[in-house]
Amino acid sequence: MQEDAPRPWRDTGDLPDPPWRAERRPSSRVPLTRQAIVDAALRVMDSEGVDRLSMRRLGEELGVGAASIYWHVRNKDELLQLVFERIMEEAELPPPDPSRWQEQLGEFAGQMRAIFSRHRDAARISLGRAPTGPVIAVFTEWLFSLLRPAGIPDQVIAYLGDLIGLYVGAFAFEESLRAGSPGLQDPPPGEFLDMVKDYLRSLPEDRFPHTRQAADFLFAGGRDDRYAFGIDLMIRGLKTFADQPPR
Amino acid sequence: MQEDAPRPWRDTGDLPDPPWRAERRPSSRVPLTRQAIVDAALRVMDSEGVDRLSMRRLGEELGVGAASIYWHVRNKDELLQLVFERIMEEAELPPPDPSRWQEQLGEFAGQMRAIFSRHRDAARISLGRAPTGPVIAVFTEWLFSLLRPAGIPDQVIAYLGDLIGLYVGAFAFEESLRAGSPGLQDPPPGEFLDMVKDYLRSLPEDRFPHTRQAADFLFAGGRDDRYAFGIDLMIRGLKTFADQPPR
DNA sequence: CGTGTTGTCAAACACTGTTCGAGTTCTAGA
DNA sequence: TCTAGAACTCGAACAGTGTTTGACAACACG
Repeated sequence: MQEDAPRPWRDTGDLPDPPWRAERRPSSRVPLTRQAIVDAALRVMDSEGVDRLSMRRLGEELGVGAASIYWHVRNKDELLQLVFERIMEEAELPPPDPSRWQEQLGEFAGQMRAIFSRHRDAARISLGRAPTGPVIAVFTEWLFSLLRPAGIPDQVIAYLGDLIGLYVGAFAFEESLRAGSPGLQDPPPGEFLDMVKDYLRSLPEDRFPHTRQAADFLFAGGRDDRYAFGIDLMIRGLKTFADQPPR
Repeated sequence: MQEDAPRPWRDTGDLPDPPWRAERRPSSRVPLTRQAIVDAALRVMDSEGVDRLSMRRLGEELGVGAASIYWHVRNKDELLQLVFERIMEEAELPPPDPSRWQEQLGEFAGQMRAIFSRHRDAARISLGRAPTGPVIAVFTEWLFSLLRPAGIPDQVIAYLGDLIGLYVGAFAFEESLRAGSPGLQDPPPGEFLDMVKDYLRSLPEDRFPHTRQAADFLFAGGRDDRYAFGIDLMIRGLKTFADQPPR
């Protein structure tokens, strides 16, 4: 714990961009910059959804032709990567306190979830992506300084970072899929669930004794509970690593 | 039909048409059914990838116009749901043996992974989908009869089913994203990883002491190891539920 | 002044999922 | 056997998509 360094964890402003993502031309001031493009893209995505975020729509938002964007950005995928990293920067990591690693890990997961629900379709662009900019360095450092003193092996921490990202992203992805296509299933969601539940209860008792009884459990609990369960299960698993005899 | 009446000259029913006047629809073609459509879709998806599975391509595979498919299937999404359930049916569950629940759970996860790697892009259509047919009943029953005797609470089992599906799907999803877009990143994957690793090592030592040391761990291990880690972590977490005092 | 570099953009390309209306083939009933 | 309607097919069209190209303008520097 450094007491005199007030630098927040998320402040990455003075870190250099990695070489593979330097701006093609660091010109001084121009109306159209990567910064402005990413801003606009995020704006469109948050207000109209990622499905409506086309290069033409983005050009319109910027008062510019669609083709112009391609001078600043290699292709749409690179643009989405930039938007993704911008979003990840919103995470505010508290100073790591290893004695409270379980709570802090839970809070971190909660914060990730909050970010994804703040930006409606962020999850749709998150899967298969990992931050490659300064953000990944900050996250990694935070995770290691939280879990290493807790006695968790390095390799486990490393894998865990991936795993949490995957879980958080996938969970939010599913959510945004369901929300994003209203009226896709004919019956409204609740009614549909009831139909499935009835189906499960109507199964032959001799071959599906457990399922009939467990139908209620299957559909119990809200999204938040399910999310928390996944995180909790991971933390419980992690604890078994921490409790390991030293060495 | 009169069998003994002299056949009129114009009755050529049993003669084959000359090639220049062949029937537009050769009788050899299978009739268009949902079954056949799903088969063809899976065939195209496995051999050319889901990106190339367009309605036009599918029509071509079936020797049929794209529009015809819409008579049998509401839209592409419904078609993909059918393909997904077909794939899920490939899982073969061993008779549950609660005394070996940890191994069997691991084997189940392995089998899911095998299915997803057998069908290259299956994961791309799996997220946000759950089987709604008989498959879900079989899976549920298997899981409960495996874990209930092990002392794991019903609600935990119920959530776990979801969680495993999410994890397996998401993991395979990421994999197929990476494999599906070759040459999307300019440097080949390995080289790109090296660049990231170098970047992490070049960070200022005072602010990123752990990250610099842990760079190797971050990129160590293959996909299989990472997958197994996630499953292992879940099982470890589950065990803490099983070891719970009986009430 | 000329000569590049930086930046913009309309038009075009090759796609996509889906709809429509017209046309065909099949089938059951009178 | 004849016929009305259901079952089924399909070319053309629609409104989109990401991306490329080549022409054109603004600006910098020697």
